[in-house]
Amino acid sequence: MPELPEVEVVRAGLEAHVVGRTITSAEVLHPRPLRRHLAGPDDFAASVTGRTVLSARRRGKYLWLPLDSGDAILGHLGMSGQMLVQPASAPPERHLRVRFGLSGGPDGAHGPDSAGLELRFVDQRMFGGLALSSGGAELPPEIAHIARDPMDAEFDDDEFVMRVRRRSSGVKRLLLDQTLVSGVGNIYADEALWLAQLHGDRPGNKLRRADVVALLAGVRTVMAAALAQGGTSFDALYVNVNGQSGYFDRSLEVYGREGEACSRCGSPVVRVSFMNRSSYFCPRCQPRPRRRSS
DNA sequence: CAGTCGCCCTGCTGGC
DNA sequence: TGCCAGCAGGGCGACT
Repeated sequence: MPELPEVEVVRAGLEAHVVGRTITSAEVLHPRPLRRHLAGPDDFAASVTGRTVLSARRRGKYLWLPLDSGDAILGHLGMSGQMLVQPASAPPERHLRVRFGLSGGPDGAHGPDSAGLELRFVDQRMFGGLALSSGGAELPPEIAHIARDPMDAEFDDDEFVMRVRRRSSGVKRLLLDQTLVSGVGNIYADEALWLAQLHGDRPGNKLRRADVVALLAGVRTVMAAALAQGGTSFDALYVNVNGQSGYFDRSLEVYGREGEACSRCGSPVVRVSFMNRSSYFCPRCQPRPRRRSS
């Protein structure tokens, strides 16, 4: 369930606790999360061992750790992935998939556990995964097609508006298209559409420019609120995002609220099936398009 | 090329 | 009580 704000919390945690350390060992406990590393788990482990982590970066929902070899560890949390920094002595998590031994670090010799820390990739459902991106320190070629996110200073608003207005797909589908804008998932898409008072089935090429601008503002509002809350949920050694940021439940206007009153007009929130998932919206504030594009 | 659909995974929940 | 269908869903391969 992690969307951009949750992934950003993980990135910040990695920056604080992993950057500057050297990987002394790597152990892959389940092959599935390494499926994108075609050379296999053993090659992955051998390639990262002995390398130092230079930084922690993110594009959309992808994370990568540039290494001093010029390569990078590329990761995606999928639905249920977590990155944990734990003492090596901590008992293995139930869904522990990959563990990295760490040494050194920003604390130098002062960190009490700096020689006994591990970075752990834990993922119950294994939609996520890790891979070594060859030469991918600056931007892994595997994710070159992923757009910037709307909180990125270099995100191009005008280009986004133009591209959306050239597409005939429903605007919710476009919001979830990571090549147009990254970091938006099913939950925040519904929330942003509610804020902009747009139905997700409205074709992009039938929207006014002002509609798309309002939608982009809605995305930023939702993400900023989630970032503000998620940013407080980690501080110590423990980097953990489990789909819970504190933002969930408390602040969602429509997602997961079928039958509850819309806070703006009082109409009951409606749930419909969408791409084998769910969409939630207010039928009065977000009226369906009059004619479906066909 | 744009658009759409189905699959990958595990665990929890609800209905019978 | 036990079993199974349904649901959660990001991203990508395959198809039209």
